[in-house]
Amino acid sequence: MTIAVTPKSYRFDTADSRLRNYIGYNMKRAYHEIQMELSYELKQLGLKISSFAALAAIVNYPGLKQSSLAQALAIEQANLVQLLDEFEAKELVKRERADGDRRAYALFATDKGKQLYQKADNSCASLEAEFLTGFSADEIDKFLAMIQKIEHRLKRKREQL
Amino acid sequence: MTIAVTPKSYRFDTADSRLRNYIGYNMKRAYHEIQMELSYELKQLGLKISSFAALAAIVNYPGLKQSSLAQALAIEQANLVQLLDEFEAKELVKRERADGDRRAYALFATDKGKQLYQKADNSCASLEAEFLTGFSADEIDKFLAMIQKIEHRLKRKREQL
DNA sequence: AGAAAATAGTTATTTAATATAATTATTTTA
DNA sequence: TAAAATAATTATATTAAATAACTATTTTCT
Repeated sequence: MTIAVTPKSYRFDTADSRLRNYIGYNMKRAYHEIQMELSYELKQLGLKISSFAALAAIVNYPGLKQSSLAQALAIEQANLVQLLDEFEAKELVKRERADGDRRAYALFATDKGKQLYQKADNSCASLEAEFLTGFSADEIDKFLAMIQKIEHRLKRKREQL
Repeated sequence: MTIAVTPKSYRFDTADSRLRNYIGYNMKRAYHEIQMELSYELKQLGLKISSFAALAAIVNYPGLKQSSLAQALAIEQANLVQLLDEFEAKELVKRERADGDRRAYALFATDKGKQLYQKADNSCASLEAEFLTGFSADEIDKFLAMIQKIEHRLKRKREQL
């Protein structure tokens, strides 16, 4: 088992330098930075990262049911309810009875919801473009493939218990 | 501005497929899986991810002060206090008055603390080795360099405000 | 058909992580 | 030496995320 070491010019010798060998730790720290910046930008549109993710799914998958949405985003159904209540209050999304199953709701974004999504998605895309400046499409592809493979392996491991 | 698309055999068409183009979203999802698994393993040693990180820093940087520790881990000093109280109660770490500054404490891991750290670090390392199986040292290096660069850019951006 | 189990959504509650504000003691700055 | 800054602490607030219990409806099983 080898440990990858990457001495980079912009890294200092801080107390966490041992932890910096871990992908997991670096992921936590990097995601924290993304979160800070993206939260700030989405807040100006009245959204949080979690609500942006939900809105994106609803806009792109019209008729989606709440349970499918929760599963796709790996969040609890229960935590979706008030988020959707807020969306309805702001007239971004409407719940319609799903045909064929009177327990379920089908979710649809309103025009207002679609427009807000477009704005938020633009913010998101330009932030990504900003912090990815200088990386080639190939590097980005490799990075995405690797991170998705890691997620997939761990998910498999957890589910097979 | 190009958007990277990575159709992988283990990805399905779920409601978040639009979000999957974002590095940030994939990072969140992957880190969540790491968190679930690592939390479970560390719990058996009486540690959380945050306390493991603190212990690691204290073991590897004897004499570290609380404020430096908080800064290195990007957490609040205030949230460190009870964590250190617990460490002292379990006799994993001791606070000693720092010489030259009677406001500050220098932190030292006890033998018991060092041993626990070794165990926890082994868990951590073998989990990483497990989910990194099959990737070359070069791929891992590239991945780490890229994720650290992203973090660094965003940190710079945030600090310069 | 009818009972039992599972599912969709909701409500209320809890847990845990993280952030903020105010306080004391000490050190640094001007 | 007075004022400002720093180290640690305490208490509190905010937030995200998980859990449990409930109603209505649908599916499964014999």
